[in-house]
Amino acid sequence: MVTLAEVAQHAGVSASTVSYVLSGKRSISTTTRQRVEQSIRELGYHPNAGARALASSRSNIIALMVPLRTDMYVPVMMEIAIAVATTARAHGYDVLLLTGEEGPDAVRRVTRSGLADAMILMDVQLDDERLPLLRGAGRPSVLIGLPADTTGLTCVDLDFTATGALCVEHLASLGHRDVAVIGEAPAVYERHTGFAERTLDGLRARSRELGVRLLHRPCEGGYDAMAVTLARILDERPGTTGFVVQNESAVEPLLALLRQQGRAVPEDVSVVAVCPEQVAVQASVRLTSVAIPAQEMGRHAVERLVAKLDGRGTDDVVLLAPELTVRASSGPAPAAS
Amino acid sequence: MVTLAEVAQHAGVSASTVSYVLSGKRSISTTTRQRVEQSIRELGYHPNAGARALASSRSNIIALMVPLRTDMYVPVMMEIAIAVATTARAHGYDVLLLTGEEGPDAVRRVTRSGLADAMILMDVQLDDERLPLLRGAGRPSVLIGLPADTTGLTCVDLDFTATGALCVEHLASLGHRDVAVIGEAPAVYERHTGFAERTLDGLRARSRELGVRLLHRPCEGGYDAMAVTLARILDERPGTTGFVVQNESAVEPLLALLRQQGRAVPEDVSVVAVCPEQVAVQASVRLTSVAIPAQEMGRHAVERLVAKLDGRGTDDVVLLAPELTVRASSGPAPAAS
DNA sequence: CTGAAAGCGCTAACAC
DNA sequence: GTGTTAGCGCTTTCAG
Repeated sequence: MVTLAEVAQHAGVSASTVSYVLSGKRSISTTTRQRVEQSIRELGYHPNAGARALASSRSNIIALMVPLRTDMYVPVMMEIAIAVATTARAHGYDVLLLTGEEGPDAVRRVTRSGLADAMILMDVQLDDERLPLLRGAGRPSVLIGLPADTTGLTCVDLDFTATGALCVEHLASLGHRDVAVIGEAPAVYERHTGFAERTLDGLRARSRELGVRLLHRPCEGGYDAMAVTLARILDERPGTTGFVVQNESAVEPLLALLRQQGRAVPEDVSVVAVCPEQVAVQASVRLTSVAIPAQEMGRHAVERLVAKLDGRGTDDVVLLAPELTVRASSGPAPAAS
Repeated sequence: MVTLAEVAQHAGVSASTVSYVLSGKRSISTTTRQRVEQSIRELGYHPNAGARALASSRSNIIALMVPLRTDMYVPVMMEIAIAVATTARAHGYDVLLLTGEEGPDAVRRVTRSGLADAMILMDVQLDDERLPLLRGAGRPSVLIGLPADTTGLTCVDLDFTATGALCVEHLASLGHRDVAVIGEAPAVYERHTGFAERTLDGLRARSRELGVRLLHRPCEGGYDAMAVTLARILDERPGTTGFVVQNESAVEPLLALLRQQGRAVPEDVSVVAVCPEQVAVQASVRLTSVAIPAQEMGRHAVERLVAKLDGRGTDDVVLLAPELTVRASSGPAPAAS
């Protein structure tokens, strides 16, 4: 194993000089720097992570806690995770992958042991048991998601309330007056993950303002569940011409069922989805949708964290503005029959 | 921050005693152990990761390198990653998440810096540029996937050759004589990721033995691509009654198109998929399938790695035996017309 | 069964 | 602009 001391010797300088060349924390003459860099390259030197962490009390590691449970849409989580890892590397940090399994203990373990300098939490519950620990951890953290009480916390999330509003606005502007919301699985609401409720809030408030009748039904994914849900909706509100879907695994079943019933999209009914771009584009009907900006969320989270670690940055909530892209699944409401 | 020294003082013993209580590397009297454990709990002590790594030259971290690219089926990767993280924790290891972005450099960086004790690589190419580095790294590693040359490497993967064979066997036993294979996107074959080719090898060899006519067509995901591919297949081999699909994003489009053309599944045509259980179960027709055992692969990989780190364990290739589950998408071939 | 003490490789004062 | 050196908190001989 190549050590800093060996590099120093090879370059004919002292250990501290090598250290400072690496950190740039004091000015080094060009010639010295080049000799040192040359030695580093020749010897294939990489600073020892443990020693560095011990001496500087900074591990240059960011912990990312992902939910163990996979009833959230997995590709989104993965996309966020990859964006986090990539952005972190760009700032000189590595990423430690923690699953929700350990629960709050993981927070304690990681912060107390100095394994990570900071953490990012995904899938935050409204009343998350990890939050008190974070506030008292003495280490920066960023939540992806929005808990009920955000005091002392930094959060990044899509503005789901605005997202809901945007969806009805779009449908209303096309003349739809009866809109049904295909929600997440009941379990998601029971967990109080927040985002589902917030979308609903946005949908409801805007519907009221615009005079749209709104019907909300949670829905497990899959064909069978969707069939039941759709039947109930059309039974209760036969005049429904607009659908808002916030459950990726219900999207394709819904489209198939509508087709099967002879309801053309978008001629007879319009569908707006809240989902990742990829899902919207690959669906059997290209979907008008509000994208879930997974990459952006991951990137944002890391950047705020790095800012905090550098002593800049503040505690606050960043809600990314939703963007609705019109595709082939939405159109003017059919003339009332 | 609570240190080992503080624990020692609190318990009225020496630092080394505390250390040995923690590691169990020498016998401690029950009373001493209990006093120490009590102090640890009272003070909320967690050993400093950096110091421990420095002193023991073991970080207790396993690096997991996931592909940056996401044209592989993402949920499978995520499932593997989570299984890796969970299993690793059960053995006292944490997981460092590396993306393919850095490429071979990441291998060098992580091993040379002692950041991780070992690595797991996903999405291995047949001729992967990271392999030479791994062989000379002096640190254990496990590949999930199978490169061309496995000497000096440990690999875990599904036995895709056997998987291919199993699929034709099933269809042949039901009387199907003309089978079409909907393959992965052309890019996957061009990258030589191995698994796609191996499935094909298995399919071909077994088809020959069983007198099944096989037609293979790569296919991008999505409805449009699938429509084109299906048309070509049926044009070329109108008598096709069996389909093997190895591209999750082609599954649903295929089913929809067959339905649309009035070909009933499984009465007119049978479909066998190579895909995660979840996809098979949630499809519009419950699919007869060979599952991709993501969890098992992740768990296996970690366990082999831990064995190596403990000085047990050898270099070898573990191919998990495929299991075909019969569901609603396959049935007897229709009588020849 | 327990203690004392020498590092592990690096950072960051403190000197010059 | 560079060198010297005292730790960082832990593991692990070496003693007893």
